[in-house]
Amino acid sequence: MTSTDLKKAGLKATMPRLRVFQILEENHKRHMSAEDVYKALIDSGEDVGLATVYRVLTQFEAAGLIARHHFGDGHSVFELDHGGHHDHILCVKCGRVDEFIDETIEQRQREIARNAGYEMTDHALYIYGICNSCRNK
Amino acid sequence: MTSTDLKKAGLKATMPRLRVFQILEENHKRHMSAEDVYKALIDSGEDVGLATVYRVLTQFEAAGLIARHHFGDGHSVFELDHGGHHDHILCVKCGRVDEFIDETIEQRQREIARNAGYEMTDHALYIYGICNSCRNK
DNA sequence: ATCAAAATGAGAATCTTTTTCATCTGAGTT
DNA sequence: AACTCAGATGAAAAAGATTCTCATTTTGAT
Ligand SMILES: [Mn+2]
Ligand SMILES: [Mn+2]
Ligand SMILES: [Zn+2]
Ligand SMILES: [Zn+2]
Repeated sequence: MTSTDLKKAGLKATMPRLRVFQILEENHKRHMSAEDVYKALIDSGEDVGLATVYRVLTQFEAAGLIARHHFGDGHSVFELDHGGHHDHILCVKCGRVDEFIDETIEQRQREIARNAGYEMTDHALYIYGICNSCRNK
Repeated sequence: MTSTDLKKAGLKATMPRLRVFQILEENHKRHMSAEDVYKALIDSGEDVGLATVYRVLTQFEAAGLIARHHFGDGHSVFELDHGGHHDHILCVKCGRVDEFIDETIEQRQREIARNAGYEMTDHALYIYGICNSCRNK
């Protein structure tokens, strides 16, 4: 992420924007909440406001730089849009998150949308379960 | 829904519980938020607290009487568990909601969970798009 | 009718996210 | 390098959904 990339997205290259993007790149966690990003920023000695983190994440999402997900625990999580679309499988015990993409499902979804008269814009699929390690203890 | 049904679920047969269930049965909207249910109750002349509506809906969910969904606009919606599991397709313009069930997808999900080492407990699939009538105007 | 346990209503509290607003900064212009 | 100002920021307040607290009421069994 460079100043030029931000300008391309119509955003000024400001310190908070560069740093938020860096934090996501550093991959502390693959999926980070706004609070996670904020804390990482503070820990790194940066002086940003939480409101700015929310604003910047929303702008990055609008610009297609990151994806937002709702894992079901009441807050949004974000991840760099590396590798494009995929879905998630979550452990309800330990919070572990795995990713997958299934072309059969992707295609059926398109068909279902078409049959229902919709022009599909997006979709979200979450599988919840108990992961291997949680099951064996 | 009778007092007996509630007792079977380990819940005392109270007025708020009976009335909340009735509201859902009356099918004002197929998918109602806690606030929706609360307003319907007030309109019907009942004197209940919003906190009680939230409590009762959560208890009904735990008892398997109703299902809770997260359509993505920041609040939970509930529906009677008639007909069992199904998924949803939503219009991002007008809020219209359609329902569907696809055995191919259901089966692929089970396989994905198994391959990832998870014992699946639940899943949620939301397709977002623009409905026919919103597209033609 | 009596009584303990469970449930309720009102309002406070919590949690996440957004808004407001005075101040500051990025990046063209002189 | 100084000048300008639209756009960006931080702090705090506000908003919106949901949960918690607690004094009071109701239920269901005796
Ligand atoms: Mn992911
Ligand atoms: Mn439904
Ligand atoms: Zn686990
Ligand atoms: Zn529509």
